[in-house]
Amino acid sequence: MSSDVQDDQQTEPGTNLELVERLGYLLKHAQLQLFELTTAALEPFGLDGRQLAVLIVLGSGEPASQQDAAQQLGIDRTTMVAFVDALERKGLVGRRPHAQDRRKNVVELTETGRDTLRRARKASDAAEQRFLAPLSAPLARQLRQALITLVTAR
Amino acid sequence: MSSDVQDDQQTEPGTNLELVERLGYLLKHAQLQLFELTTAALEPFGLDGRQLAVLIVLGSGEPASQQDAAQQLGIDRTTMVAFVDALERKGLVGRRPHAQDRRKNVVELTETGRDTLRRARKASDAAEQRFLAPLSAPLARQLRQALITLVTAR
DNA sequence: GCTGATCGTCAGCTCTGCTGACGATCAGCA
DNA sequence: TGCTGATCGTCAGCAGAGCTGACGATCAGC
Repeated sequence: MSSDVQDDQQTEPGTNLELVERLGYLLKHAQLQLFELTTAALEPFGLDGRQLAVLIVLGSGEPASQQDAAQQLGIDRTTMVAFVDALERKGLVGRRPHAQDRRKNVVELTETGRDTLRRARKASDAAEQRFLAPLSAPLARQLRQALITLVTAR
Repeated sequence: MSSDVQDDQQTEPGTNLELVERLGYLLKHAQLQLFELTTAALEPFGLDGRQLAVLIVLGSGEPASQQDAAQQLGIDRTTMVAFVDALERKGLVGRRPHAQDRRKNVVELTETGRDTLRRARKASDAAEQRFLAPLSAPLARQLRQALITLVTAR
């Protein structure tokens, strides 16, 4: 995505009063803005936000199979294949067969992967901070908490 | 966090503590959940959330050209063509050439369009309420306000 | 040692939206 | 008036994300 958003045409947030209060519009455009900030912040690491999310899952807790990780991310196992392929190509993760169940691949972070994860997460956190900058610290905290409540409620 | 594994399909938003606190994940899954509720609520009208958004823009203020409306929605004029096509096919909007500038199409709601808009918006509002149900009314209001601040800040 | 289920993989599809090009039209300028 | 460049709507084609369905390899139960 080219971030050359200067002044002109599409992707202009437009200021329709009615539209701008709809949750769907708000969530979509909030996500879009955060996505741009995050993408820029992660660019030096050759990652995007989704790849970072995969790294986070793989780097937390014990080693997981591809399907385990996919489930945690809410994506499909066929999608996970491409993610692991990409991260493996970058030398950030490695596949090895599961000792007890050889149908499974255990995916683990490499040394480089662990280091990249640490630094990329830092950069991504900073991007979140910039995104939340228009809000006071307490309001930002409330926003995150409200979203957690909604997402984990179902 | 006590939801254990009782799923039967993929796309289960697993409960990775670290991941679940990231804004990107939260916004994505919040949007996803609202999208499902909204889609179900609008299904009786043969609309989806994006088409409703187009109707809202077209129904507010004076008649707009396709490009005007697209700009307000933050989408591209080539994308708008398909939206107007679909809505026109359903008899909800009509195109007519602009009187002063015949390069433009003025897109207006039909009588049916206005009626459908009113009822669909009501259904969509109800879906938003259901989505926000896990939050207290003041918290829900704060959430919406915080998102408005973020989205309109830039 | 069979049978059926599970995991990773791949091909192919859908959905959404964009880019690039085109004709029609407008505005400016001589 | 005629020419030139920009703008609007349209269409074809492309790209990214993710899914479905099928396949071989492997496992678990009988």
